[in-house]
Amino acid sequence: MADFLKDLNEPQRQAVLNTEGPVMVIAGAGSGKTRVLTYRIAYLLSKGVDPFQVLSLTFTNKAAREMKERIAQLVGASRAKSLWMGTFHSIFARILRIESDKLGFPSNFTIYDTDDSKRLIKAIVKEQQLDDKKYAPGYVLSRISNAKNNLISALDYNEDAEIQSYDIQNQKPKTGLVYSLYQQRLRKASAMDFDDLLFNTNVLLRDFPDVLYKYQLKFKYILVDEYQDTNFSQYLIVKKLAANNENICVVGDDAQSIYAFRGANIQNILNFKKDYPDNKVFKLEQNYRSTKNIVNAANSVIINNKDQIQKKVWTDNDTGELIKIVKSSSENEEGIWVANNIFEIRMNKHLNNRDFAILYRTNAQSRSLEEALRKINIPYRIYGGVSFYQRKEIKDMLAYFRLVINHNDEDAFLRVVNFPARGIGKTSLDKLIVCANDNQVPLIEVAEQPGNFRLEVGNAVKNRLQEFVLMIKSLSTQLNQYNAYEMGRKIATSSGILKHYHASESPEDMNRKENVEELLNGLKDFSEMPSDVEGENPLRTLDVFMQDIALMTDADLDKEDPADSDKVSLMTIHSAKGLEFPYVYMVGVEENLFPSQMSLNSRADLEEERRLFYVAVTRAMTQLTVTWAETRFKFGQFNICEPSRFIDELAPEFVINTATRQPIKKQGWLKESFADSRKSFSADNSGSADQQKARQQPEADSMFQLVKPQDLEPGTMLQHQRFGMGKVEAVEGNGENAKATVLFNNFGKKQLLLKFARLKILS
DNA sequence: AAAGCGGTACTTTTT
DNA sequence: GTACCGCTTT
Repeated sequence: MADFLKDLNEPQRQAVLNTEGPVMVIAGAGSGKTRVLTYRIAYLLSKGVDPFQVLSLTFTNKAAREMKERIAQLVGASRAKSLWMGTFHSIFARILRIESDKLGFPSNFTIYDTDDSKRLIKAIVKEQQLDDKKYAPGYVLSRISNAKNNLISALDYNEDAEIQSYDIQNQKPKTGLVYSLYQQRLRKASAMDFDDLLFNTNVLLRDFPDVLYKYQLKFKYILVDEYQDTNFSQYLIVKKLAANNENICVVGDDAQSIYAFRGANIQNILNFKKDYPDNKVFKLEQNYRSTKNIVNAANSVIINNKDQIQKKVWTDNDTGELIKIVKSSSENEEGIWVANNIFEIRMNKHLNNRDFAILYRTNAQSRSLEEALRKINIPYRIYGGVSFYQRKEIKDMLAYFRLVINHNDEDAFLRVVNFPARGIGKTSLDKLIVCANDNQVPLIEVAEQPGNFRLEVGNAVKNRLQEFVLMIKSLSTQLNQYNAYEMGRKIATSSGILKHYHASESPEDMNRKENVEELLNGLKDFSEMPSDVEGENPLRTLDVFMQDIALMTDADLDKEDPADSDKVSLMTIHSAKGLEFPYVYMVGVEENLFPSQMSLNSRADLEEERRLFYVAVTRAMTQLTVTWAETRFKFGQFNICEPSRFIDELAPEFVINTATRQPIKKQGWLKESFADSRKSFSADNSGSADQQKARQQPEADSMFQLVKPQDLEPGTMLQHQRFGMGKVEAVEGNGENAKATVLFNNFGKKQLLLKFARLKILS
């Protein structure tokens, strides 16, 4: 133990050893913050503190996992495992599941991600017949989210005169109504959104003193990382839990607060001294990460912010190279320059791809960079962006999982009741929704017993609804008998999703099928992993898997094969927080992009952008390159750009300006290869099976014709223009509405309206 | 009922 | 440039 204390400088050592009472650590960028946190926890454990008495809150799951690993190296895996370490959201989701009955939720409540929340809001706005432009889901959700993060309930929201007049001024007077309805629907669906996890934890700790007391006793030591990014709701949870013994240690850097847009409050750092008069404050100011030039350049920018805690970040490292500022004529050229520069430096200095990172303000900027990297065969990996878990096919699978686990999950129900298509159309669903609302019962109940609720849809639709519910319920009964993987496979099969994608040959669907398989693989890994919670059922079931899936991001899925992990990293600056790379390229550093156009209205917003810039600069260890382009496609439209004001704020003595050469020869080469790739693309396409089929169609056309319902009976073999061979399963309706259910060999079950479908009867 | 087409609106950042 | 919506076609 004493050994590793040698690795620490004086303030670091103080921050580790002062385990009793309130401690705040102000940790400048690259000052060894993670080291302090891990050593502090290891030190606590070595003093005999039980790991399950330590609560350690981090900002991302990945950070938690990495820290756990490092602690495991110091104190052994088994003890590290029992630590309560994770994000606010995942830790308190876990506690809410334990205490859910007190709040009237089932313990398997569903967690809605942003996507789910927006869908729900959209549905409510539509039902209320509000203008969906005024009440854009994103806007309404951010209002609701803001309220929740400040512990303003729907009731409070509607009664607060100030809020009401704000919404009226903005011509959105019904925002409060949508908030109320949204909460009702979440409750009805046994679901919580991200903010509810924190809001409801506050309710739990406020209304159930015995519960509060229990956790106050349990968590003898509390640590909070990235304290500058906590919002009021999180702040209050921590304050309450720590109130009994005040062994609380918060670590943060006000200069790196970049999440005010989602409610983070720097004041939490500034107020710490008031909340805990006995506090000790340690400042970590020595940067071990970056060169002098990088540290000083970062400092020269951040001094332009008014709101900050005084500190002087310095380093003993080499002076290093100057910050390079590079001007390009367009975003494409910027991409090409960056790719080429990475290639050159990597070759000259014998480095790995993983030593390089490209950081940008918005996810949309990644494309030109990807293209350029691909062109010269530099492997890269994009972090963030459209997450695996947000892809349609994955969300569909997860919706099935959710519905099987929680029958009340209406969003999941609506999402999959007719996917894959089973002949339950929009009209029928609209009736179902109205009917369920009138009777105040969950959708699934009406679907199960349409007769009892006098649902006015055709008998065929009723049967299909019942069949669907039967499938879901029979899957539910098996939940505890099989592991997550077996269950996932069963669901993928029974639902028809596997078949649906299997039948299709379109490249998108092939890709989707692969993603579904990928998800099943993930389930397999999960099922085979031993449980990390003591005393839990050794069978790793699907509902356990689902418990924090909504809280996962791609970064958490990061189980890439280390053998081919030598890749350049591409990510937003936000997701680069906490990381470091020898060579960093900050691209698209232009006015209106960085700082973002949306931030220009207020000083506070602009200061946040500046902190973001500071974060980007301080990711670099050896060299930082800042690039901007004179023109950029925004919206698919040409835009003339100017360099960002932040470039001017970099003190000139740390900076060198260059421009990209006009690579005329390269442009010619580029165009050529672009044409080439197009040619090969279309050549590929014309050879595809689809196209060949299409070409054959005109001649075959005359053989297909409209048929009368009486020409068909169950068992009739027929051929359809697009779907090929199939067998009639049922014929129903007559005249205009006559339709047939046909099971096609390659396309699965389809409903054909005989008024339209051109068929050839074979038998 | 379902697929495919064309017009429209959207882009800040994330647990 | 794309994701989504509504309209049209089968």
